[in-house]
Amino acid sequence: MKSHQTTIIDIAKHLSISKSTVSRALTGHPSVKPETREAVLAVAQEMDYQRNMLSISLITNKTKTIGIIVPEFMTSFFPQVVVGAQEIAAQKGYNVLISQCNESYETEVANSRVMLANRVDGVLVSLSKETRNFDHWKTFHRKGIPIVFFNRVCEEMAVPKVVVDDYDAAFKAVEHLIQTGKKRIAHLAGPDSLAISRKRLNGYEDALRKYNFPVDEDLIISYDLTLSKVRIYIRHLLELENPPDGIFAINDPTAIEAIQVIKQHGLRIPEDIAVVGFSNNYASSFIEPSLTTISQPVKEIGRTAMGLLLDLMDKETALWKPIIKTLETELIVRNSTVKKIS
Amino acid sequence: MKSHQTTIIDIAKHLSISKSTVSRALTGHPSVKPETREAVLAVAQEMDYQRNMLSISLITNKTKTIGIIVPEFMTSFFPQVVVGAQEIAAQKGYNVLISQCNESYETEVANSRVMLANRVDGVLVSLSKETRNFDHWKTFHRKGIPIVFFNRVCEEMAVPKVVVDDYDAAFKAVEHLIQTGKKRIAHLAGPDSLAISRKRLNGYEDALRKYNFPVDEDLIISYDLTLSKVRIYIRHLLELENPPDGIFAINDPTAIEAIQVIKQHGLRIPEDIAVVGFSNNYASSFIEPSLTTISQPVKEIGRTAMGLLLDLMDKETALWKPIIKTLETELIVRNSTVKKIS
DNA sequence: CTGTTAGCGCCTTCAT
DNA sequence: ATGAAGGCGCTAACAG
Repeated sequence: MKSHQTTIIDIAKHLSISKSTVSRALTGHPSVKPETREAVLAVAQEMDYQRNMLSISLITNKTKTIGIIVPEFMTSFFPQVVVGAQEIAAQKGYNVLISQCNESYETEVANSRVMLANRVDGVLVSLSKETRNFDHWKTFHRKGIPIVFFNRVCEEMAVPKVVVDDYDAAFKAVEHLIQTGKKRIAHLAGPDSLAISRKRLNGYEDALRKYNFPVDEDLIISYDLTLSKVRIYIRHLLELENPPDGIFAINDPTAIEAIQVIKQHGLRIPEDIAVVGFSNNYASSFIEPSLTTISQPVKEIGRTAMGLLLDLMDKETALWKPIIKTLETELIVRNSTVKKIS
Repeated sequence: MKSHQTTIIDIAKHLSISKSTVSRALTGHPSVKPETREAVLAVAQEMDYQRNMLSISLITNKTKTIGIIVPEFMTSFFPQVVVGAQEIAAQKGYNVLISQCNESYETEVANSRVMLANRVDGVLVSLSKETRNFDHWKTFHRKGIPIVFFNRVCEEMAVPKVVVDDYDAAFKAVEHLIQTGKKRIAHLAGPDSLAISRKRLNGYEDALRKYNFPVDEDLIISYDLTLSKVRIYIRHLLELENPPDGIFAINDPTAIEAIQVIKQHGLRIPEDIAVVGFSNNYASSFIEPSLTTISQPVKEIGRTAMGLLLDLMDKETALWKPIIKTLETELIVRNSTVKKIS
């Protein structure tokens, strides 16, 4: 199969004029006789001509393409971020090369190489849960390709980042549980590799401390976000001699799983045990009971990150500032902590 | 900002040998002295060299990139299809250029031009709800760029497609409602522009006919998939003189909205009115009551579509066969039609 | 085994 | 206002 895309040469031949003139006409160069221009444009349209961005990119050393690397596409979070990012990119005439790495470090590295080989003008990155080595991203920095992290950021790189205040949000979530009268609050934490896990854990601990509650290691379970394991952990927690009466989960899918398991155990939510999630996923308002959670401005994260990235690209490498934008979160109180009279 | 990506010339200079030798070493050509190759490879690694795919694409007239155009990223359906498609593409060394058009025809056309300009080797397409003109896709066909439709296919183009048997699935769904004793079954249909809407509607009608139920136009509401409108339609249906006791919704988000509204009206599900959706979205098993729906093999749709596309690309244009792959669906019975004793 | 040359499609000087 | 020539980074064909 050979694709016969129309080229400038085809148009030039068709009109018996030089390629340069065609090129000028197509790019809107002023020094082209109006009738020539119109003739060229007409033929171009007729022949379905599309500029070959490859050759242009080769010349300009710019592809007008931004790479976006995210860890997964299972939950609605990352697709929504991408939508926001794409929106801003499109406004500025940029395309987007998306890849999700299934939470695999190997794949993340491989995908980053693909981005490099395809000469993206910049990258938007959220790390996989396995990523502990950042050399592949440092390479971008070294090559002068701007990089902006969001959500799952790399703390040891001084580049722009878009985050929410995970510490504060977790603090609010746990404080809310305390204020509803819960005394023993467990935390299903994320993997230690992710900064967001650590920050949310800190928020959890500090909220307990503020109210003079002990930080009980038995009630803190770090896990690798493999949802199927939630069942085991919840069961374990419920069978403790002194089981928790509240759970703060690292994210909504975890919380939703937890709710399922708790219900199967015949316990009442929130009376026996209350649950709070993080991120306000699509499903969270529908489950029974509806999930109290922290909402993040998902699309806005995408928009902000892309905005920062495009700003960066206008500037000299030396002027890149590692700005950190922190977006607002909000505690959404639903039935999994406070039963509405409804 | 200038990105200083290493080139073959840099390596050649560094080693004082010719570019062609470097190129050969890098591409694994056999006729290179092993020590030369190793030297090249070592320097390449050291200098973070990545082959510039742009120039290679320019020469080979292949970009090793597949475009994927989907109508939206709000529901989990399309992101999941993309995951499946990407999986197969990656296996064969292809990248993926994704764009979602927010259900806008204009954006779909614009995005298709971007794909053309970026010389994708093929495209995977699911149409926006507004698309009624297919010229932009016919252009691909004419230029010899293979195209495979999935889910929301273009019926008037003879190209490969991946679908489920929407007619049969809708039939099963409605038959199920009938078998649970429902007598007046309404259908919240999709826009007429989409073939899937029409097929599901046909399945609905034929199921009614099979059981000698009248097809009542008052109970069929076609809408444009704007979720916020569901409230109005459901309210309208419930206030009919002779309201329905069952609803078959075009998709799960619609069904979930419907359930919310019905509950707010104080009606019992499924006793007063039963609801069936379509697609088995992530949220559907969590809502209260859980949603009876048709499950589609989402990732498999993506895998199959990408598989077909890659097959196409190995063949001469003349040999392209408009294969239509129909994947299996399954009726998932949950509490919105049959209350479990639980 | 290695070096030289031409050219992919386009844009950008330079020349006319 | 137009044409001709050079080059972006790389590979392939053609010499040595």
